[in-house]
Amino acid sequence: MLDERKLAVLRAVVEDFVNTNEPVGSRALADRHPLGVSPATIRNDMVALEEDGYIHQPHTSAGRVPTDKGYRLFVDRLSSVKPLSAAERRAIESFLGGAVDLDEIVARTVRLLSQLTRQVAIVQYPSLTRSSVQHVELVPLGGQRIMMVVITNTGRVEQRVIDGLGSVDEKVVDDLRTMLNRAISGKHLGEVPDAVEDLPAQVAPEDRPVAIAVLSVLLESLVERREEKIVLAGTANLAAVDFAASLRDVLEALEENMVLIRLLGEAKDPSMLTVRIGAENFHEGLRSTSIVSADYGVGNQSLAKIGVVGPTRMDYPGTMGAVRAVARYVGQILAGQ
Amino acid sequence: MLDERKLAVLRAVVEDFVNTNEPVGSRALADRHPLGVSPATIRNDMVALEEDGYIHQPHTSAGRVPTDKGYRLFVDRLSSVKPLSAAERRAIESFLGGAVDLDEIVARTVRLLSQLTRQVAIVQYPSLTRSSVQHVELVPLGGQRIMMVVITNTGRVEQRVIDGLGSVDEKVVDDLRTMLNRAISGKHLGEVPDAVEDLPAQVAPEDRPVAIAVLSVLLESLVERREEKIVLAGTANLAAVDFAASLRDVLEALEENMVLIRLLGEAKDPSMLTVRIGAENFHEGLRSTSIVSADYGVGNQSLAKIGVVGPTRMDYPGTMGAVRAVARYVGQILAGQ
DNA sequence: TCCTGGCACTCCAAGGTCCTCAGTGCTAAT
DNA sequence: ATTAGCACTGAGGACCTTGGAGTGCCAGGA
Repeated sequence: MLDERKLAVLRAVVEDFVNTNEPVGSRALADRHPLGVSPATIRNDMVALEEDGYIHQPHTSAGRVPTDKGYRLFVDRLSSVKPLSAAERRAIESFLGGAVDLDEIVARTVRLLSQLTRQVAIVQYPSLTRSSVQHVELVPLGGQRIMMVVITNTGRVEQRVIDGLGSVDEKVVDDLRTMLNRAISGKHLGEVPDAVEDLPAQVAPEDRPVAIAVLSVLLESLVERREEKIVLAGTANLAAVDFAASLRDVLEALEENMVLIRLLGEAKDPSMLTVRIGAENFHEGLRSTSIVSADYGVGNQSLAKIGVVGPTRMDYPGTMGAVRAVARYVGQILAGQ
Repeated sequence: MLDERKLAVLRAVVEDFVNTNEPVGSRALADRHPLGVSPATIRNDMVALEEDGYIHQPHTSAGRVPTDKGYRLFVDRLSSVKPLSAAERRAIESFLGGAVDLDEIVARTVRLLSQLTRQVAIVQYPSLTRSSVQHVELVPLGGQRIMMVVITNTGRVEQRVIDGLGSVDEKVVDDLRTMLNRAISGKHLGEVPDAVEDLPAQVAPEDRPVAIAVLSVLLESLVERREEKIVLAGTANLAAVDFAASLRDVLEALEENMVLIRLLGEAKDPSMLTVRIGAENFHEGLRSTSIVSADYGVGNQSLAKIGVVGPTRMDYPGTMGAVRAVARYVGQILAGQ
């Protein structure tokens, strides 16, 4: 069905269209690519490619444009990830190296990725799963509230306010803090639920409601919200593109964190690059965009994802190279911390 | 120079132009506003207004459009802040009420403000100045690094990694932590520098470099970075507007946190609404936008600012009402925490 | 002195027509 | 199977026309 030359034609169509953003015709193709055949032959191949749905003609007398299916084939079989230049790698290293804390690592990573790809970059905060509890702090906020701060050994800080208690004695909070830290500091997050199970029993009965409230918020904060935080950069790059869907829809989709989280989460193959093209994205507003994402983490353990959102008409090899490289460097930096 | 009627004409021009986004002519004005004079008279007034630079004619046979100077006069003398409806106030209250921690208060505030105004909202994290230190935590990160976490009584958490030490004994860190907390917990941030001044002297000479490194990072984190954090929402609303400057420039400006911070910081009159119109903004990309900002805080003390960015052609009374109301509510919520 | 109706004038924007040209599909020849 | 040649198609740019909104100005009236 698709012989070698037809694939070469498809590849050429994709590459030229990505470069020029204009439908590409048979003559231009024959000129710019060493296909070794005449435009007429290319036309025949194009007809075949169009019948199979890989390319599409906006109107009769126009050139061809790749379809989502065409990009998909291109990504899967016709291209390879393009490694970064040495200069780019050095730039990454020095740019990420200067970060002082987790917030700054994430902030720099997302800006870096958006600049490398000239597109919108997304970085998810490292998940908590692998970390262990370094310290739990309970702070009476006056009145009837307590603030809880959990610090993990990966440098992540979770804070929550516990409310709806009766008035709480400061002494009780102190005891609870001591008890909690004895029970869970050093423990992996996964072990926390077991480790705190019998704590309420050790508390004086009248203080038990407080203890239970604190514990439930603790568990909730560790389990439920671990992947909520996401950072964006480079939305200005969208302005240069003209989308089939309106720019507004794309921006709206990007503002919904839950959408982004699901998007990144959908990566099929852990620890590999994932590319979702156009209509493969479930979200309406992102039907005319592609997303390239990757896991990052320390060692073999994936902590979270990073990704790039751009028009389906994007430089896939280059973008994939940048995403992969940045993911690796962030992993290294996190490991070094 | 500018009699009562001319001002009324200017007000009408601004209001109509904001509504329709089209240059407004003398007839339309006479029809829609009870000015009690004929279009010809209005025309004469318009000529005067144009000579004084308050309105401007895109081309000979078009209506008039307010200039930045015209908007300025409108805001200063011709309009009053429009209070929110009861329904809107209830919505604010219930929306902000559900927040569990500082991050969420800020996140909800910014989303709320962008929805109320249908524009881009900016919220700055509460400044640290007024808070006091609740607790300082030092966490050995293995190797030669220490993580420091400062928790304030307003629920803000600052974390920094201290690096470039020799290898550090865990015992030393423990001692330092105890000492630090004894010295500064409960102290206002402003008092911290004094309170830690003589700490190094109390440490064994061989540990002094570590102590000094920790203290310098502590002071730096409290002083220098206090106003860096900013959150945005509603950028999708920009897509609906057509700017004189390109949308890209606006988005780029909005991504530079330092620009936004300076922008909010420029508010003249503390604890009041500030409006900066068009070219009054120093930043190139924001020459065709206006910014409405306000302080928020607890009691009389301002903690930080919130604001809205939109086209100069914006509904000033409504936007100002929303910004003011949200600022007040956030203050209340923070006071309640 | 200020306001108003009338009028000639200006110029944008929308619609229509024409033309160019890139690119096609098809056919016949190699 | 490939290629040259050719007639055909349709988008988009250049050009023109026209309608209409809006103006500035003037002369007459309160």
